[in-house]
Amino acid sequence: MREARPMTPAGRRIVAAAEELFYHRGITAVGVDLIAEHSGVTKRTLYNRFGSKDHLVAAYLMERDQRWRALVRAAVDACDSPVEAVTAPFTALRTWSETNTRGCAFINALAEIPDPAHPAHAVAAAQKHWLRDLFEELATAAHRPDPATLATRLLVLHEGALATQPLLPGTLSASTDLARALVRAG
Amino acid sequence: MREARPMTPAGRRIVAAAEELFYHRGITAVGVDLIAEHSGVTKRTLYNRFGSKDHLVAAYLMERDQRWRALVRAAVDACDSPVEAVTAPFTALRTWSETNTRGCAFINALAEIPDPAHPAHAVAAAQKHWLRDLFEELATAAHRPDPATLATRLLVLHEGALATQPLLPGTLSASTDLARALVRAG
DNA sequence: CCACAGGTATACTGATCTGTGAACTCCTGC
DNA sequence: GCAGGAGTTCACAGATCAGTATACCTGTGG
Repeated sequence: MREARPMTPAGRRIVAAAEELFYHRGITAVGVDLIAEHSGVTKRTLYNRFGSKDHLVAAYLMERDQRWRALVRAAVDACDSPVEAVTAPFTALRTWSETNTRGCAFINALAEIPDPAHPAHAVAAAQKHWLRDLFEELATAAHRPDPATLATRLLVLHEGALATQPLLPGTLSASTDLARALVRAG
Repeated sequence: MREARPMTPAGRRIVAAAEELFYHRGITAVGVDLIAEHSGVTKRTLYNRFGSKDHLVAAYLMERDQRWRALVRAAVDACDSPVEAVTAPFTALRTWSETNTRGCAFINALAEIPDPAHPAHAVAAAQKHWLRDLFEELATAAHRPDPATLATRLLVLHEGALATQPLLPGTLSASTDLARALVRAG
């Protein structure tokens, strides 16, 4: 991902507007004209920065991914014990859900983008694998038996709560409780 | 939902084409012209049948819901014991996933439709509540303690597997295993 | 001094979008 | 024999879509 090149001020405003609009209204439903307007930028500038709408979508997802990972890392670091740290992503998810009530941006994006070659697919896959690997790493550090299986189970619980959140409030508590029980049981 | 009115042959072909196209390419990305063309029907007929694209989307989701419920009921009926029946939706999901590899059509639809007043929202919400209630009913019949909590936990596992399925193959097995363990532990 | 990068402003293409109007055919039930 | 529902054909409206063209302004670094 060559998107690590330094962002110009206009580029940052474009991504910020894209985050707001894509997440809340859907990717296909939001046109580049609207994003340009909301970020106070010309459409020409948008295309000079990102080249195409597809690449802007990828940049939008990467930006979200970075924010989410930082939140999870902070939650992990705030834990007192290694066992408690294993379920830290669930407490991060609670905070995250307060301001992100439209489910998982990555799953939502893939729902709109069938083409596996689209740059968004790689970003979404990387995000899920990162979380699964983090669970396994934390489970290993807490000396849980069979950390690989535990990690996959925690991921399913996590994604289940995230995906159903807009439809069924209360699933987050249920999945967090179960996750803690699983980790404690070892 | 007044959609129970008898479907004309053209109406059925339209919904069939809509299912194929909406699920695989996304709702916003598929125009009514394309659906009319794929179902060998005039756009005029489509609007005479369904009134608007929004109502066609609702009809598409209802059709899927019916097929899904029938599959689950068959899986429940095929079980030998009440305990086994509690996790029957997970075996139904395995069958379902073989031909539906793009995740949950309802969650995908809500990802594209922000407006809670859209008829699709009610259909999606009804589907999830039906499954949660079914889990609770089956858990009660199998004399599991605290069937309400168990039902919510099973639902989260189910939705987690369904949502991550396009991205992480293998989560279905993991969630099924855990679901069976939870029910057995009782 | 000037080249260059970031950005603005505006107009444009060609395609596609949802939805409507009006006139027509065909079949079935009363 | 005829009323009415189902479906067709074709034209149309008005908006929006992604992306490009051209010309211009402005600050900064060599």
